[in-house]
Amino acid sequence: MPYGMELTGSCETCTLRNEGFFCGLQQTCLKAFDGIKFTAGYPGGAMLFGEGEGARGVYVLCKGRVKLSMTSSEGKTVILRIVNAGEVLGLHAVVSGKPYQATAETLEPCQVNFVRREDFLRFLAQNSEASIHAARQLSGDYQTACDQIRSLGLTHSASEKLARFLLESSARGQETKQGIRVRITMTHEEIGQMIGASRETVTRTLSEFKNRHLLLRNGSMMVIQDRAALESFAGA
Amino acid sequence: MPYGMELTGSCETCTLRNEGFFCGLQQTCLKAFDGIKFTAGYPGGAMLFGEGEGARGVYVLCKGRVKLSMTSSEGKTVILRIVNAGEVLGLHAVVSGKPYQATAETLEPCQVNFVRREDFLRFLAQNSEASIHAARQLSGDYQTACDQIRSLGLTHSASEKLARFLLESSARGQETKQGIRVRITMTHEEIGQMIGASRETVTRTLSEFKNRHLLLRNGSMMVIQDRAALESFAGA
DNA sequence: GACGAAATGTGACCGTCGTCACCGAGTCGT
DNA sequence: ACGACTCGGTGACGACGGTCACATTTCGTC
Repeated sequence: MPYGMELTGSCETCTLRNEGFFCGLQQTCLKAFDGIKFTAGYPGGAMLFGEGEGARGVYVLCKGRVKLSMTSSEGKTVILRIVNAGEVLGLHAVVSGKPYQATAETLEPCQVNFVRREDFLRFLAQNSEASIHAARQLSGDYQTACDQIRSLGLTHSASEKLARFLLESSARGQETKQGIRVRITMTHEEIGQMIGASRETVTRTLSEFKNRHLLLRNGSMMVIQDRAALESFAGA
Repeated sequence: MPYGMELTGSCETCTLRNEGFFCGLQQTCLKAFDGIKFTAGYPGGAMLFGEGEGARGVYVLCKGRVKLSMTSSEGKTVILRIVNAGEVLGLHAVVSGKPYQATAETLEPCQVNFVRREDFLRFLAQNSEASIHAARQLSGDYQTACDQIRSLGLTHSASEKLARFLLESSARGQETKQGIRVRITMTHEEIGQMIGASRETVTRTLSEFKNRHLLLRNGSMMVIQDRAALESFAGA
């Protein structure tokens, strides 16, 4: 079994299905999708597509997480977002016919449904339900992009940006009596690439937060002790 | 005649029509659109919708230009983009059901077709052609947003960002023997808000470019003399 | 458990650009 | 023509954070 997981062949009988996008399609629509998709498994660290490549098709992420990033000619990198299972990758490029804007790289073993561009466009044209789902996905991506523009463009200090990032991450955490527990699987380097700061600044600012008793850390676990204080750091 | 222009009542017979989005729909589709839209004229400086407001509906821009911006609680502003005739505003909010992400403000007298959210969603569901157009518009918006993220996140120097901005603007200009002539209708303040720099920095950097004979200016006209040098400023 | 690689922590330095302060030029309205 | 605006231009200053350099810890692999 490659990459330690079994591939699910048909979307109709798939147990991975979650809401939020193509998985939620009706039977007939799902059947049509089943007919044009190619299911594949990838190891962690694999590149699904690279920035600037011509749009081959869309990648529907069934399982795993994928990093979407852009790189400058000098080697600097911005992480657009971490894509979770249930989302579609490469939709913009396929719809607009332009090259992929970003590079997609798996963070862990992933199951992916690939659909070729022509097949996908035909599918959209024939299934208005799918078109709406596509629009919804695009809309969500745009919202995320806007949030990032806001973060990059409207903040002065690195602490502000980091506080924002932590608060957003905390949505995935769980409440405990000490505070909100979240597992942060990203390195300081990667966090820096998300918020537009250097690795050292992330390290320093995190230490500062720890010293002020805003959070606790051991390993990749983080406990947000004082959410209110963090929010005031994030800007009124 | 309000705001010095005559409103065009029907999309079917509209002479403003240009390609790139809803205008390019087929007759039947266009007719359906005609049935649910409300045409209105706005003066310059009018606010179509504000950041954070619940999504009432979409605004199709027939004529004129609109500024899309986001503002922080401290009063700092980022301009997302300048929207030209033929594009749709508020699509993301309507599709996703979330509040408007940005504020839309007319820069000059505009003609706008408004469609209420429920009507528009029904229209999309019943016209797969329209859904595709919507997806295309969303896709374009996303691309623009990504470009801005790249500009804000991957550049160190203000000159780099400004050079990028000028090169993009030059696409709208015309070739002359002295160079590329473009009319820049934005103030330095606004340019700063687009590229993430202060007004003073924009002024200073423009002067620097002028001193280095990269460009000439008188009033709002700008002549890019040395495109190659500007490109090297914009990063390899 | 041992080793190398990657990730983290921390100090010092210094450039860029934001901020403040002010002035001149152009524009608008009455 | 006059004041009141906005816009543009310029100097001085200082903070923030990027960069370099190195120590230390953690992690994965053999």
